[in-house]
Amino acid sequence: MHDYDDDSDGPIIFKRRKTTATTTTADSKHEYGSKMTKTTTTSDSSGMVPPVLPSGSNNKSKQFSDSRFRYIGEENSKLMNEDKMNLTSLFQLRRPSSNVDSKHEYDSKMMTTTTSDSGMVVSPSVLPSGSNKSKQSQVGGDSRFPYTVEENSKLMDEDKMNLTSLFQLPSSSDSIKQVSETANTDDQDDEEDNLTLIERKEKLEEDNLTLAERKEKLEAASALGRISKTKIAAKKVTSSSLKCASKKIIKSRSKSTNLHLNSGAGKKWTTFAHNGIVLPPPYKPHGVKMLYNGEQVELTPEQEEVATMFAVMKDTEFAAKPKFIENFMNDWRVILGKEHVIKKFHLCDFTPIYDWHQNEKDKKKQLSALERKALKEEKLKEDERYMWAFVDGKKEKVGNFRVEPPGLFRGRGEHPKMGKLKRRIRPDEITINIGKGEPVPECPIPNERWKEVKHDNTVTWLAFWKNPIDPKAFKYVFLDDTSSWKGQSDKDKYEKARLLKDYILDIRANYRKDFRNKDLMKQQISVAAYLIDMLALRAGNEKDDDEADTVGCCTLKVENVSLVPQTNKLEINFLGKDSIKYENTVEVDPLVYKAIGEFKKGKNTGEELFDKLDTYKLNAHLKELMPGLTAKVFRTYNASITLDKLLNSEIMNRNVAEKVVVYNRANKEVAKLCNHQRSEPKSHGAQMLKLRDNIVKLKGVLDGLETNLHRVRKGKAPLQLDADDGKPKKNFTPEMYGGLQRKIKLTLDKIEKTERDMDLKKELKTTALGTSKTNYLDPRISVAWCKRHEVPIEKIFNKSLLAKFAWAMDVDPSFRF
DNA sequence: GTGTGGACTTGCCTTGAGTTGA
DNA sequence: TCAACTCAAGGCAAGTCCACAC
Repeated sequence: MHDYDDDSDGPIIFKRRKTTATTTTADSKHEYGSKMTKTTTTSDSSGMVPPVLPSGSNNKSKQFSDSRFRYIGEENSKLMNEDKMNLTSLFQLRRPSSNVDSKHEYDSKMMTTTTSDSGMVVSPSVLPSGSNKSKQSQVGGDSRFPYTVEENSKLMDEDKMNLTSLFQLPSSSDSIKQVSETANTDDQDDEEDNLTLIERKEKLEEDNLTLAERKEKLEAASALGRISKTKIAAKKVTSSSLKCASKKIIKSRSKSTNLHLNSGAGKKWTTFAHNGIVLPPPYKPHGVKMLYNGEQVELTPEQEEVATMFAVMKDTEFAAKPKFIENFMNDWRVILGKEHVIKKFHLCDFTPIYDWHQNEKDKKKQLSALERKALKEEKLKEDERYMWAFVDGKKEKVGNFRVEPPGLFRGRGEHPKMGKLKRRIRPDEITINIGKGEPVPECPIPNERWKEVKHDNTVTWLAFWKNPIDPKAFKYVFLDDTSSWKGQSDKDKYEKARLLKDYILDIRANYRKDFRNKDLMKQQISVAAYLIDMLALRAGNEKDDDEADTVGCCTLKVENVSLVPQTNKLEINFLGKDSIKYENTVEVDPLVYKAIGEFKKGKNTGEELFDKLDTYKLNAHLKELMPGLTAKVFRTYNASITLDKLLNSEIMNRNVAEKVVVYNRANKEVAKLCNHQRSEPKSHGAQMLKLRDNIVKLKGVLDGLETNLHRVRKGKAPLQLDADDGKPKKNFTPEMYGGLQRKIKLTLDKIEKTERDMDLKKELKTTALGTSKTNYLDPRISVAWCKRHEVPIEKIFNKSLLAKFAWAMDVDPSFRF
């Protein structure tokens, strides 16, 4: 089977990514990929090696795979070319909605970032080795002591049960006492350090600055001529002094916080029981005949199943993408067989199946509430058995225990495999992991068996199978986010990010001194670390050619970063994870600007900017600076510290709704920093119109009320009917006056709230807040803030997040990241 | 030093349940 | 009551990073 280039008859010429030839050998006899035996991609590859036809097989899955290779090479090529010629007229390509209209959004973003992100140019006061813990990091110090797995497990269980009762404000005297105790501890720490108080204060301040504040600092520092001084100081930081500092900090931290730096390794459980997983139900043929060249065609259930997969996607953007259609047709033809009448896509009419599907959906919608409830309960009853696992005797919720049903692969962006058949997973492809001696879940399909049953207590998965789309990858069944394992892992992640706070000054000094390093690899590491720290970029692992063409920091291409002439600004533009566009113009350290210019020299479009670098080398370097430090820790650190800082403004005189707006705005800043985008909701325009209408109506009401108030003040009867009883008011009374005032106040509040909702909706049109809240923001920051400002935590966290972050609910109100 | 398998985390989108308003 | 709207949960794609083999 071939993949085809859009514009040529021949196979795709693969772009060079890795200089060495890569050989993939799948080991499962059931894998579609394994039928290819070996796929070799070399720098001069002219395409994929055609698959080697499998030898005869006799089980069902094998027959399925065998039949897929009836069309090979030229035959397929010819058919696809014919299809392609007809595609243009059939479909109009649309851009993914996430990218549509993004220009306007990004313009405003660029402006914001340009003026806020360049604070990194300022070198903070450089500290001698063995820097101390920050004062703020000590506040609420108790919450930083992780428990043993057993203790934590018990505690988290209790947390979940007492979620509401735990969320209580302690008395202010408690907080004061704690702060005072913390201050005493810091005084002792001060004596151990060689820093002056001013230097310590500066460090603390720098440490906790948001990117915007760093920018302000830069400006102030430039004015005072401090930059050169601090840069000179930065040079004095040597690698060895850093290592000493690291050792000292980690030693003191380990002693005082019992931090589980390697809690991810080793034995994870002693006993582990569960009921396995749920396989999708077998396909039920509907018998609706699609049309080919205007005629009804006969399809076997297997053929009909795949036709239906496409038909139900008729309304989606995928169904209009040539690559999607090409891949779908390639895989469907294999199932149709060489002799089947269906050959060309443009002659296929899936409408009858689509209509049938819509009808089924409508039928489902028309069910009564009672019928729906009954169905839901029935489903819950069936699922209940699989929803729970027992880890060391503790009942834990299982995450997604369902094996993915067959379907067409919906890759994101311009994924080369979009539209490929994601075939049904059989039990003999699934490995189960369960405690030794526990009853092994029965295979749900008679006469079939699991591929393997393991008792591996160093991992946390319940089951896994190979990804049918990418045989090098796997699909896992894990415990739910609310489980102790996930909770502990989350806590460890945030503790590591908080630890970075103690190292960040030294690390920044370290990478700055390497901006001019003669060793090109070291220089590239320093510039990459700077960008990751400053812009919260992802690491950027190498990718294969059969994945979407996206990049991260280490894989940035020459064309992704441009130098804005006569400035120290970089224009950065690339497709990141999930093919989300990253666009930013940002001022950088002049040395970084210069270094990037050097890295680009002599390279062509498509070549890597950091050619001496990969994520392994970068992370290896980072680990020398702080134990366990990797590129992604910077993202967590910068997201959390930004939220912490932005929430630290005085908002005591505001009501709860206004405080929530303050929180959402802070959350939004983090989402922008991390480039968390979403496609514009389909109903956004309508929603905005509606809110605008409401405001106009409310303002009309307000005018009327104010007129009446004015009349009543002068002793005249109100003009309009009173909405309360519908009767005209002939005489005014003092109560009427008070009532009007109350209504005016209420209307003003409503207008204010609607305007606020509108502003927020507009601001968040294409910004996704949920991702940062779920993955990057230490929940203790939010919980403590809620406690300090008497905001119900339910206003900030939904039910899922409350359960996921149960471990953070008892944090002290004085907690700061 | 490099590639790869493996185990996890991160992140956007779709679905469908719940809510609102006519 | 029902249609329209809203938003959380779940699904699953796509990242990161580590260990290990060569």
